[in-house]
Amino acid sequence: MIPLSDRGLEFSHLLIEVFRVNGLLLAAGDELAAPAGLTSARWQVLGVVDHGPTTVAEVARTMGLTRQAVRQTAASLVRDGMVVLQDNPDDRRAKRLALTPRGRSALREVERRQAAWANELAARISLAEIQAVTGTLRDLGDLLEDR
Amino acid sequence: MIPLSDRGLEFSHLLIEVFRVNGLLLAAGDELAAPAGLTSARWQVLGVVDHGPTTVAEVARTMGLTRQAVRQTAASLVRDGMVVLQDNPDDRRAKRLALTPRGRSALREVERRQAAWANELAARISLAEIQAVTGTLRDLGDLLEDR
DNA sequence: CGCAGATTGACAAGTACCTGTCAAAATACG
DNA sequence: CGTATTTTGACAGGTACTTGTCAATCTGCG
Repeated sequence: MIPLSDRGLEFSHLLIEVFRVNGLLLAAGDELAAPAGLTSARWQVLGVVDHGPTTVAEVARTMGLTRQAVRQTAASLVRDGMVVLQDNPDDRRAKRLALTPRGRSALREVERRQAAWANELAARISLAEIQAVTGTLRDLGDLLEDR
Repeated sequence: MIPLSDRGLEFSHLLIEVFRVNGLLLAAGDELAAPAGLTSARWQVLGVVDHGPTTVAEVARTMGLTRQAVRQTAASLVRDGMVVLQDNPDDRRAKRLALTPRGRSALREVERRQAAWANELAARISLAEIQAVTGTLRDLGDLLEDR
């Protein structure tokens, strides 16, 4: 058995907290999005499309997901009339996703809720602490990305 | 539009890092588990069952998941001969999951890899930093749990 | 003891991701 | 110009979760 070093052990606690906070954040996001008829995934796609009509492949690259994942979410947004497909003169295969008025108002509603929620939570943790955690997590992420 | 406060904005960056690190950790876990014929989910279930034969409902409570999620993972472990179902004299409905020799050796293999991986990563971040991040994330998690 | 209520596993269906494969369309290049 | 390569959306199928429902069984209480 290879034993865990002190740091390794403390590191395991960090992992557990990351998983826990991630789960809680996802749940909070869904709660914020639900009253507008959205989920976290749908909200994120709408957020990207809000910057201008975009193809599925482009949205996927922006979000760091596969085309297939975005395709499914986009299809459900089209079904619900929050997004429409526009012909794309630049590429006959790839239609552009564009917000409908309904999609736009749903997005605005969630953004309003999200801003209030983030401000409220942020008020309870010091700026220095938030920045320190963000920095360390960024380093850890870079480390993980480098294998 | 409710504007994001400075802290609120910095907080948003923190969210993004949590999501990113979470995704990278999940990928790393799957990579660690794959050579042993496991996934992160299967590995976690085996880890709980390693403490002694347990019912699906008990494992679910331990892991903070639903019975249904654990049920599916457990079924796949049974299919692959890593776990067997034992009759439970205390409750005729709820059979106990128990490790087979094959399940045990797969678990040991992943645990060996995981310890080496955690030690290596932990060596690149100071103990103080790890503890600080863990503490802040724990606070944030508690805040989120209180709504 | 007997019954109401809680717990359990099974089943169905849904969300959010993934990989692999395919044909059509766009692009790069000799 | 034409062909090789890349990109794209669609489709199939898989993993890991969720909620809701059901009947069987266990438990607590009057």
